[in-house]
Amino acid sequence: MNPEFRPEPLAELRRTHRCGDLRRENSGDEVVLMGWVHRRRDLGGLLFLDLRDRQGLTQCVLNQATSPEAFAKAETLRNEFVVAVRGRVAERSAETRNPNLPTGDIEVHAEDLRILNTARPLPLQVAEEQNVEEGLRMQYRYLDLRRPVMARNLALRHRLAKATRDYLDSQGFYEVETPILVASTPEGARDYLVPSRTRPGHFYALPQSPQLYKQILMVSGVDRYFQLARCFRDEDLRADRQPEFTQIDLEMSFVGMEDVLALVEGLMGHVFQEGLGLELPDRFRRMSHAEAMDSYGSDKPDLRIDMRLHDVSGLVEGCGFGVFQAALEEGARVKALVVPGQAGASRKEQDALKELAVAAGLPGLFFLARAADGMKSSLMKFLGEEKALEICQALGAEVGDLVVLAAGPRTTLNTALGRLRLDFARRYDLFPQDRFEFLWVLDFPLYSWNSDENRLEAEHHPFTSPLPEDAGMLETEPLKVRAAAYDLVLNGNELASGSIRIHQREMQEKVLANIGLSVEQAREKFGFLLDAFEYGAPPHGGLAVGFDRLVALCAGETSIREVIAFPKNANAVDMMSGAPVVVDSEQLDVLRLKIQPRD
RNA sequence: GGGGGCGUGGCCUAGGGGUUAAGGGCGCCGGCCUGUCACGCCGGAGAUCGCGGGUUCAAAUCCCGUCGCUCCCGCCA
Repeated sequence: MNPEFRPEPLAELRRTHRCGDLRRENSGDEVVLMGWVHRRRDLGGLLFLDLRDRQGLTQCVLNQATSPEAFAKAETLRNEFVVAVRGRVAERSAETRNPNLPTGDIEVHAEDLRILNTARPLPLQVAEEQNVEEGLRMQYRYLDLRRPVMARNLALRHRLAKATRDYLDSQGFYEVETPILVASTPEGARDYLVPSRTRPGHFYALPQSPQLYKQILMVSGVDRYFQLARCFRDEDLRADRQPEFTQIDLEMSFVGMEDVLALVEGLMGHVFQEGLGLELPDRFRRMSHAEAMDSYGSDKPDLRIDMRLHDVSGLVEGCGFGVFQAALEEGARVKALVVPGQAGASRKEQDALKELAVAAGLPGLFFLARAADGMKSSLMKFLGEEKALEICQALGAEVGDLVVLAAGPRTTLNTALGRLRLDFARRYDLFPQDRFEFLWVLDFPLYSWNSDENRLEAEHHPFTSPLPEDAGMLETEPLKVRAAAYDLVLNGNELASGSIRIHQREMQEKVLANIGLSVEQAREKFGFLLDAFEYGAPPHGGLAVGFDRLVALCAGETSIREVIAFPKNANAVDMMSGAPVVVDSEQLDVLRLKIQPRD
């Protein structure tokens, strides 16, 4: 590099356009662009400079013959220097146009070049689409975010957030901020704790969601509330899970379930229209939780593929095959999946599928291939040609398809086959691209059984109202009570989750009692909410959308880290700042905290 | 808490007990080049193969441990 080089001041120079703006219509205009040196092509007396900012690239031309001073400076440029270019827009000749660039019809003939700042050689290259190790990307996130893909993701996130605010505003919602320092509550994920200085030994928690506050806002008469709310959960991470994440949190008064579903359908419609220019159906498909589990083996079915779980217990009953017989006698089921076009799967391929089945938690897997020259199966001697054909017909398996069968107790069989369904779809590349399949899953159970702690727990959360027609069973058969809860599923991802809430103290105490909270404990933990219910709480309900997931799905990214500016790594560490960090003992003293040595 | 994968110049990677093997691409440095757009051509610098230990006559390579990154299960109302 030029050791004697000093950056020049911006001074009076102001940019007139961004690097993605200029088109043929601008030909002849004098413009000033500012940005980063994306790439440089030095041909000798002629030098091309791709100038980049967050929204695009513009080719600038420096000609030694016409602008010797600017040219001389341009020869010292290196990747990611920050420069200002003043020059004239010129239409490119037909042979030199670049059809891959929105600005490819023009170029800027630079008359003046100002180097605003230099850059050291880069630890990761901004201009190359290389698979850089993620830890390095995170450490140098400011460079990573300059990459066009990341700039695009940030822009998309902004547009989706804006569309959300615009739509909810149009529907009469107030955006209200709720506290970040809140009280720890039982149930749910592990809380992040913040020690109190003024009350040593006491702690705030960071909110897992603004649930209680938004319900209180309904009691306050806010009527319709939303927030792009940051939420915190101290649990282990995944590709689609961060310790802090963002929800579109919303709540409405004087509504029933249909009102919330309709509102969210409208919201998604607007957001997809504004963000992606995509038209969504006015109404989303619906499915009961029971059907989702029985037919798709998941409470968040991916409907981009229509492979389904079929119960063939009735068809194989009495066929004499020991594994199936034994299962059916124990009250278990035999279910099947049709894998399209895989009738010819080799023995090796079948073994690979069996391995997937074992990984999914099944003891084994049986095959029935409907080949062009007849049925192929190790079960043929039990089933017989006729029965095998009957099964295929019942499942809609065509010639060329492969039927896989497995036996097991209902819920474990469903879950395992649900996983296999997705494994198969991935293996045979059955997922269509650019398809968005929304689905409402309804009629969730209010409670599920926690066998570790030997008690009921809330399937959704303990403020969810039971369906009125099931409320009578709260004391007698709580596991049969369905909740007024709804999940919005998009391509197999739980995108949003919500419910109509309880708004009466008596009902709330009853529901809490079932999960093992006494009236005293309930009062201690949620007393303010229970009290609020006694001062005129309106019926209300709402939901929360996983905003990071929404953006990731729209961006076609599989990890939400790609749509969060500064995410944490798998160990919840911010690789750029180093957080969490050790603090001075003085800081601990003020909080009256002491770190215990391990073990 | 458990399991899997990965770690080789600044970046992406090849190699997988020895015979001149640390090779390639990008980037970096120097030179040439007036229509390139992943410009091209010529030359150059840069790595004790994450760290520690072990096996061996010999370890980037095999083994154990450890650290880091990553994915999955548990967990995430």
